[in-house]
Amino acid sequence: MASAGRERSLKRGAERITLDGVAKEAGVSLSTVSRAVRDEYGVSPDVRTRVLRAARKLNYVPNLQARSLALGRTNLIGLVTPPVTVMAPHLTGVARIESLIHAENRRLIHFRYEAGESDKVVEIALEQHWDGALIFPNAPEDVTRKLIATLAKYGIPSVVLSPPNWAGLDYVTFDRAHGVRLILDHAAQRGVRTVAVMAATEEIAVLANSPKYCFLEIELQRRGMELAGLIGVAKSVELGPELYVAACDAMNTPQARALRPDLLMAANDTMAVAAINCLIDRGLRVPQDVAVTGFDDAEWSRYVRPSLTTVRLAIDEMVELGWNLLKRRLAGEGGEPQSMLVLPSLVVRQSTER
Amino acid sequence: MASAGRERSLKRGAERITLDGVAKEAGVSLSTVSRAVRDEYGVSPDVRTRVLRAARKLNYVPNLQARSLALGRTNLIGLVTPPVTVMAPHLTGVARIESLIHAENRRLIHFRYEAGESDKVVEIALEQHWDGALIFPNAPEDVTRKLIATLAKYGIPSVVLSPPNWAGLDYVTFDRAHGVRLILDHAAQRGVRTVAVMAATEEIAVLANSPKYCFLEIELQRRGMELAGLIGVAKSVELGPELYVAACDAMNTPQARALRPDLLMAANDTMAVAAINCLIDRGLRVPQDVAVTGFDDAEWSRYVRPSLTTVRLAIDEMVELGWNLLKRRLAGEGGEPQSMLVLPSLVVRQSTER
DNA sequence: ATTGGTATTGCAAGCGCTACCAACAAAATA
DNA sequence: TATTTTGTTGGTAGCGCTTGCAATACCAAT
Repeated sequence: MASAGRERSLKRGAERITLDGVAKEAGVSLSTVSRAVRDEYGVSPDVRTRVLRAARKLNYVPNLQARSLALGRTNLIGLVTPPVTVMAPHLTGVARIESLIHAENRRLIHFRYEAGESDKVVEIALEQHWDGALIFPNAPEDVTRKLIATLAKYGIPSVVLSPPNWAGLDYVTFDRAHGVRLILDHAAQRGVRTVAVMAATEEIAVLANSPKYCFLEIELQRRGMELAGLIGVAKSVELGPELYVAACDAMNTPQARALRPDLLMAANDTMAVAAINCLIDRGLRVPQDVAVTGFDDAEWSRYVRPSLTTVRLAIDEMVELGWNLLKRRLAGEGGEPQSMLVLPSLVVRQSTER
Repeated sequence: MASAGRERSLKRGAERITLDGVAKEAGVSLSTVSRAVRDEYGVSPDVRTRVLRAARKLNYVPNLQARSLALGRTNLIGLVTPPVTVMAPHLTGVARIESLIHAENRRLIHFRYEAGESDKVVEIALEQHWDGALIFPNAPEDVTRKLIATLAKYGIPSVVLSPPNWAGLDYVTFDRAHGVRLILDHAAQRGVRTVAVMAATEEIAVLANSPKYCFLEIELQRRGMELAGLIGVAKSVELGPELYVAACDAMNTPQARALRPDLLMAANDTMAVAAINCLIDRGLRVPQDVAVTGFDDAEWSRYVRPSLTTVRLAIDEMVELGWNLLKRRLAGEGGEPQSMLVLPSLVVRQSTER
């Protein structure tokens, strides 16, 4: 007896109720139950209520794997992103995707991939049979394009979120240029004349001979400002403490120390706060001597002193647009790739109060 | 012709290769392929290589839904957590779980649930047939216990992460008391005599007549310190800007303003930084007049000025222990519920430099 | 009474996979 | 050589579900 009890407790849990169980309970056929629980057309009202009552009584929960197998669709949406640190400012947006997707009775699979792991993304998407994917890219354009093409080959549509302009793909991103314009407008009002820019060295290198640079020059000129200099930070993408340190290093180079702009415009909040702290350590006053702006509106940008004037990216909105786009593809809608730009907004705080 | 092409492009993607396809290509039976790709014992070397070559050639990817259905196991592990904001300090730990789980050829399903949604957790766990769950609770003890019991009833073992002591469950948490001791030791060295405590009002209320309070009193006495007062913050759990504001409000009550402790010990970093900023606004120097400590070691705790002395929770370690525990249950190991305590460490920064 | 709908229900195939069992060949033992 | 053993392979049932098709029942119309 004791050993029987033992075996029983080792068993992997209670019987799971299946359609068949409900069918027996309700005294109808299995397929009728199937139709009833999905409330499909073609089940008489009394049978339906009988079935549903039985299902509730037995705590029936459908087996999604089996359903997927039969259906050839999984209702799974893959969310593909870089690792957490990079995503920090995007997290609320991610949460939003999740609830939107749940509201449509689909499920979200969030997969974080390191820069080199694009193949793994494909593997997981295929083995789990995602119906579609939302992708925050973590790789150069060509790699990501190949990723998306591969998914498409297997009938998995995807929407790219937050890249620069990638023509030919469904994507939605925010208008960074607009963010810069907002900063410069605000600065102009405050009497700023000279502007230094702080960004990843790679960005800076590209900047020097690209349309972006022209854009910046033009925007400055238009407001009667001039570029005081560029500060390159040796570490890119990854936000977080390492970037902070790198930004401090960048601030302490002789070239950077020689700069005394009215405004230091940093490419993200982490660099901005590093700049602020370095400037203050150097005996300068922020914002009186140098104003500083960030980009992202991180949670803590209001905790630091002076609190940070920054550009808030409308990630929630972006994500929602992306999901709508994807839904249309899931519904089988064809047509040209679409792209959308979301406008960011300026959050004015202490670091530009002058 | 054109219409045929149209139809083709509307089709939901390329044929997916199945075991059958590989079998035909390799000229063996379907079951042999099945064994070969899972490299099970009992396939001759040459056949195996032939099969694997064919599989590679055709880009075969197994269909996990089908496998799960046949196997009765899914290799899915559910990670159940509160929404993002609450989880902010835990995020690196979450990322770590993910890679650990992937390393074992299992997949992670991260489900965030609001406080009232425990039923939804069960529903998803059952319909996706999770093999096990890691749970950061987002509900009172009784509710969470019921959740876990329900899962257990269906054979889904779970491990709770980071609750207070919940006897009778598998759990791993950090030793908060030890964190407090670390702070007090450090403070004692710096000549602190009076200590104020800042925490959620509910916490405070409980504190007043609980063993915790005794603990605090004893630890203070042992170091020749005394309690200067308690500061209750009207908002609990959720980290983030709202908590920051609530903490500022708490700092500005007459009772709080009347306090002038040597050390203000806050229950988390958000409250701590609020306290620092309020104290400074009030003309006090931190740490010279009042030292402040946090709890969590948020990413930004080193960005604020003065940077924050705080307790780093060893979430990575905790998560790893929790996963190991769960693995043993997944392997069918029975036995008494186990619990483990992880020791946090002190990160000394400017806010206690006196 | 016969026919032809229409609405509801049941049957059974099959989604891709695993695992049991039988079939067979090759090698080892008697 | 006969017999067992061992190792490798193929056949097939069935995991829980959906769905086309056939079967039935019911009603109205001829």
